[in-house]
Amino acid sequence: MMIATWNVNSLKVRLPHVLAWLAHMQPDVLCLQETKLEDAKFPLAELNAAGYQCAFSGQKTYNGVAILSKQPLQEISHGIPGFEDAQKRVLAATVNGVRIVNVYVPNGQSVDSDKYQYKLAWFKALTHWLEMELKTYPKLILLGDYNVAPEDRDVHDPKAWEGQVLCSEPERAAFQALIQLGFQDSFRLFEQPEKMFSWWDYRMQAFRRNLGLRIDHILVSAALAPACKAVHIDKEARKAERPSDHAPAMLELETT
DNA sequence: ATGGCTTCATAGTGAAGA
Repeated sequence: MMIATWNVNSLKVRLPHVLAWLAHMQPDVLCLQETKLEDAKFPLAELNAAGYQCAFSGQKTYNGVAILSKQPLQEISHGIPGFEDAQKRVLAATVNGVRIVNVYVPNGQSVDSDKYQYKLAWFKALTHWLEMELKTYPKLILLGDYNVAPEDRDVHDPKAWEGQVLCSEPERAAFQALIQLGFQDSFRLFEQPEKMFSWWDYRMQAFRRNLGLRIDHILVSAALAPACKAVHIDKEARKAERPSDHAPAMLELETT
């Protein structure tokens, strides 16, 4: 079973990329972030025709998440219970007995911004919720755009990024608080190439120069960790015409 | 260099992303 995540930075612009990627990779599940589409404008017919069922929670201009699955999506839930938020950033569903939680973590903008405080509060609410969710769903995958580079090796220039948003200690602590619930960063369960990132700025020819960060992650619960067979970031997708600034990350899971 | 690109909502530019 292959489960993937991809911040597409507008599903309207990126629908051809997504359809091509689905046809090529044939993932069982693909979680999308930053669809930037109201639900009425979600390209359901095209994705159904490609063989995928869809759950989606979107809004105009910003945010928006979706889960695409070859197998039926069950127990679909929106948002973080008890955390009032107009921003559509969380969508969960059960597929083949595995709980999938798709997240688009707030960016934070800068460490002195109100949005940074919102980001930390959001992380806290997410962590509290997942602590309970894990009891209900021991087999849980938490994946998406975390907007956090967990360690210096996830940053092309740790000195330049030290203390900056996406790399600051409170953000890294928030990421570790999730890990402390019993999750593993599946990417690090396997040997990986040096300087492998999942996002590169559109500016400064950052992708060509590999000036990136690894901020898109697939966390797996303890019960699922032994079933992980491989994790890969598909840099090829970043080379397309009019690409998203993020590359997809994918997990191969052994299912019985 | 507080920029650089890209998208969206707009019909000028400005916000936001990361």
